[in-house]
Amino acid sequence: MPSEVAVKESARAVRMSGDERREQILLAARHVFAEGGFAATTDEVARAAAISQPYVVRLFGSKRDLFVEVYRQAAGEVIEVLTAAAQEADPGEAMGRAYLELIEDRDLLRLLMHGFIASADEEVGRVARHCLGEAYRLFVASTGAEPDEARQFVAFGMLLNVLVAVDADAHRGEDAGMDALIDCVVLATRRAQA
Amino acid sequence: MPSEVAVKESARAVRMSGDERREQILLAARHVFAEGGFAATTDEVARAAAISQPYVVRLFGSKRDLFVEVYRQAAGEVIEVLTAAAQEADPGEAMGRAYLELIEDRDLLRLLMHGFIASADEEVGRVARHCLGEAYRLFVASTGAEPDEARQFVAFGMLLNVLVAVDADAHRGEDAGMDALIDCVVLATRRAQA
DNA sequence: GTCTATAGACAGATAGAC
DNA sequence: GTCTATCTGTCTATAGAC
Repeated sequence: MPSEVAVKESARAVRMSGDERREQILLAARHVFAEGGFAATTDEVARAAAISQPYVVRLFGSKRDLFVEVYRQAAGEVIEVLTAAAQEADPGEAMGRAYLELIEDRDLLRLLMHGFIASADEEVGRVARHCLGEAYRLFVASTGAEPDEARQFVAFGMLLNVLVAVDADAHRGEDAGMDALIDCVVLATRRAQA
Repeated sequence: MPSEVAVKESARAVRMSGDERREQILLAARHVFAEGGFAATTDEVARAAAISQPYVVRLFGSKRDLFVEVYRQAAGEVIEVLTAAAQEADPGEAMGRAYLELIEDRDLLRLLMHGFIASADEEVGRVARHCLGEAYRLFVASTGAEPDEARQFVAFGMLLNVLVAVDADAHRGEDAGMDALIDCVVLATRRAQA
């Protein structure tokens, strides 16, 4: 027989401060939206955060507002990390390394991708374009590289995003061309890190 | 006062053969899905094709089946065009040119992007990965280029896709970094075409 | 070949209790 | 701070008529 506390906890979420709860929901929403894009539901977010669906809406106003806040935060982190890397001794190498570390957070990257295409929403589109633009601008400004080199840096990032989005690694062996592409990309990233 | 014919046409779609109608719906659906991804509705498709929503479902079985067919067709066209280009005298240049022509069809590109991320559906994911893999494989096979060069070809394609998806060109002047990136990309494509 | 009517499911948001 | 109950709108899919 479950203890009285356990019963209470399963029916009703543990009480938190508003700020704690907001942070927790933002984290849960990042994962949920990363998987399903804007089409994911506030109910999924609520379940991931172990609270009720109306409470999610209550705290953020609307699903759209929640999505925009999650997206802003994610894009902000990317820009922040790249900005920090751009101030290191070898900015080009540091930015490459930084992006590879970012990409390990599959949720972050998939979320970014959703924003690139969910530009249906004007605000999301603005943030997405700014994030892309900053990656390019930072590379040029910090390394003094030619435009073409910076362009290749960003392009490689987009390739990595797409490979993460289509879950390429988990489907090795299904398509010869894709396998070869992954091999080449893996080699290129190893070279960059060496 | 509208003629009797006009009244009839506004209430009831012009009769077509099944094949004609299927083609027309596929075209309409390509546009609708390119805009809204899988979240777009069968009702939007129906309005775009000027027929009733249940008829769309009737002809394709389900919205998911329609989406998959639209996506297969789009990916097939891309592979077909790239394959043809790969058989020309200067395959590297021809494939670049071919992709630039493809990209002028905004619907096609946005649809592809949606598939890259709508890989939630297993079949769509498979098609998306194959399309990417083929672009890489064809480039290597036809030009004999080093893997890295082919990788850069595909990466540049992904960058173009994303720029189309975020509607970068229509938002010039809003973000300095993005403006510089667009300029650089435009120059690079001009160089490739010269 | 195409429609109207509608069933059935679900999601986002609101109201109000505790 | 958090929930339950519920309204309202929307969407896919089916049934059956023409």
